[in-house]
Amino acid sequence: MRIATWNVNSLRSRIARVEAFLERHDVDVLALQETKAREEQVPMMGLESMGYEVAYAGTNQWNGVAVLSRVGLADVEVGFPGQPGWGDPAESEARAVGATCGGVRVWSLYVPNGRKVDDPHYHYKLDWLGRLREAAQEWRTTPTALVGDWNIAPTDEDVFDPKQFATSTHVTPRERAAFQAFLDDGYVDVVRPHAPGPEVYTYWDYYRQRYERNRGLRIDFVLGSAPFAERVTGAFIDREERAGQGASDHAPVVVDLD
DNA sequence: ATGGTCGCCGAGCGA
Repeated sequence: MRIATWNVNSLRSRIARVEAFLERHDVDVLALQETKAREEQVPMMGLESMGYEVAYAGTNQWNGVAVLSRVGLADVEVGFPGQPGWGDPAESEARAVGATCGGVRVWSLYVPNGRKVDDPHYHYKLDWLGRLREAAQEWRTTPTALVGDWNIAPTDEDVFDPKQFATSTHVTPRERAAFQAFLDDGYVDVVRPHAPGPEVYTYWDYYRQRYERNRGLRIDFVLGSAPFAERVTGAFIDREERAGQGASDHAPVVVDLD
């Protein structure tokens, strides 16, 4: 089974690229972030006719998450207990949708950006991650993948120019500690062994030709529980998907299970 | 330190 995650930065504007990506890599399950669409807009995009069921949460604003699956999709859950937006598919703060696909629990996550250090949104980000961690501790004994845009670069190796980010979000000790807490709980970054750094990124800003100069960040991750991680046979970042006109600012990340 | 580019909609705002 092949699972992927991708911050598409608008599903409607990217739908042709999404379809091409699903076919190119024969993807079974795709977690999407920043879909920027309302749930009622999803059926118009033709994903069902390609054989994918869709679990969706979000609005047409700046977030929105989805799980596409062609290997079955069950037990859909919007958000997690204790989180704003829990249970409401049209809630812009949902930021998480979980579904069981082919026996694996896949959570598509769009971790809050944080905006600026010490901004209320920064503290909300840390709180949100703390609540996710509590929920995720309950899922550790089952095949579970926490996938998506974490908006955290866990190490300096994951930042094209750490000096430039010295006063920015995504790299602060508190954010990195929040990420590390999932690893401490037994979740594993299953992609890094197959795509080691340095200078291996998943996101490049649109301006200043950041992609062409490979000045990016690694902020999109697949964290697997032990029962998930032990089934991983390979992984890669589809860096080429970021190239050319009409690309998202994030590249997809792909993981293979036995 | 600022500005650069996208996508939401049809002005700014968020990333």
